Amino acid sequence: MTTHFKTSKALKIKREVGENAPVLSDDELVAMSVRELNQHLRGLTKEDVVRLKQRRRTLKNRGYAASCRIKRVTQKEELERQKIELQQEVDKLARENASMRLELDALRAKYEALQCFARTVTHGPLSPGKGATTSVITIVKSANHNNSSPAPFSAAS
Amino acid sequence: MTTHFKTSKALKIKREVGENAPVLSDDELVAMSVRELNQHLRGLTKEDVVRLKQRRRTLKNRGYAASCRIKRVTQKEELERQKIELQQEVDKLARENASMRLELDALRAKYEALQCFARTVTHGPLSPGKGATTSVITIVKSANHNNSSPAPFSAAS
DNA sequence: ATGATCAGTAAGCAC
DNA sequence: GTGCTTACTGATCAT
Repeated sequence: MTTHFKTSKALKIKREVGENAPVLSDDELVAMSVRELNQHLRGLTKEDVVRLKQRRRTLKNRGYAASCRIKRVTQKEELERQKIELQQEVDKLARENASMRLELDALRAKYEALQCFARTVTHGPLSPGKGATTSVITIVKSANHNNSSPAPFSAAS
Repeated sequence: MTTHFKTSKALKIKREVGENAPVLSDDELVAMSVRELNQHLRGLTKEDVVRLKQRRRTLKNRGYAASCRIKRVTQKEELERQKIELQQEVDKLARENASMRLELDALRAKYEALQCFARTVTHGPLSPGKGATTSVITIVKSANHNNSSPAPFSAAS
C-alpha cells in the first residue's frame, strides 16, 4: 500500500528541460565525489552549478535523515534488549537468593539442634549447678576421618 | 485556550473589513473550536475557506509532530531510567547473594566441626588411631547465647 | 475530523 | 563540505 516509486519527489523540481539531457540520476549524483562532480560541472551556468550542488546536498540530507531514523530505532531496540536482559538477571539472582535463604535457615536449625544435643551430651549427665554460666571443654581427637555411616547426627526439621 | 473569559457582548468588535480579514493569529486559529471557526468562516470565499481550514490543519499537524517528538524523548528517558533501576537492583541482589554465600559457608564449616565433635563424644573418648594426628577443639559456652554473633565454637585443624 | 507517525526538506550545529 | 539532528510539512493510517 506504500506509494513508493523510483522517482521520489513529485513536489520537487520542475523540468523545463526542453532539450537538456538530465543524464545525472539521483543515485549517481549523491555517490559522486567532489572531483567527479566538478567534471560534470564544466560548461554549466553559474546558476546551474548552484542548482546542481543544492540538489546534491538535498539528496545527501535525505540519506542523513534516513540514517538518523535507523540509528534512533536501533538504539531504542538496544535499550529494550538490555532492559530484558537485566530483568532476567534480577529474576535469576532473586531465585538464587530465595534458595540460599532457605538453605541457610535449614542449616541454622540443624546447627542449633546439634548444638543442643552436644550440650546435653557433654554436661548433661554432670551436675548442672545452677545456670551453666561458663564452661570450657577441650577435646583431643584424632584425624581419623573414615566415617562410613553418613550422618551420625540428624535433626528433624 | 487562555482567552476564554465570558463572551462579553459589549466588547464585540465588528470586522466588516471588506475582503481583507487576515487578522487571525496561529495560536487563535489552532485553539479554535469548529463552531468558533465557522463563525469566522462566514462571508469568505470558498477558496479562502479551504485555505483557512488547510492552515488550521497544518498548525494542528505542527502540534502533533511536537507531541510525537516529546513522547519519543520521554519514552527513551523512561527506558533509561528503568534500566538504571534494574541495574541497581541487580547490584543489591548480588551483594545480598555474596553476603549470604559467605554466611552459608561459615555456618557449614561450623556445623561440620560441631558434627565431628559430637561424633567423638558419642562414640566415646576412644579412637586410638594409628597415625594419631591430633587436633584440638575448644568450646566455650556461656549462658547468654545469641547465635551467630560470637563464634561459640571454633575448630583448629 | 482528529491524532499519530513516516519520509523528505531546510536550517543549524559541529567538525 | 560533510554528517547529524531538529522542526516543520504533507501523506497516510487509525479512530
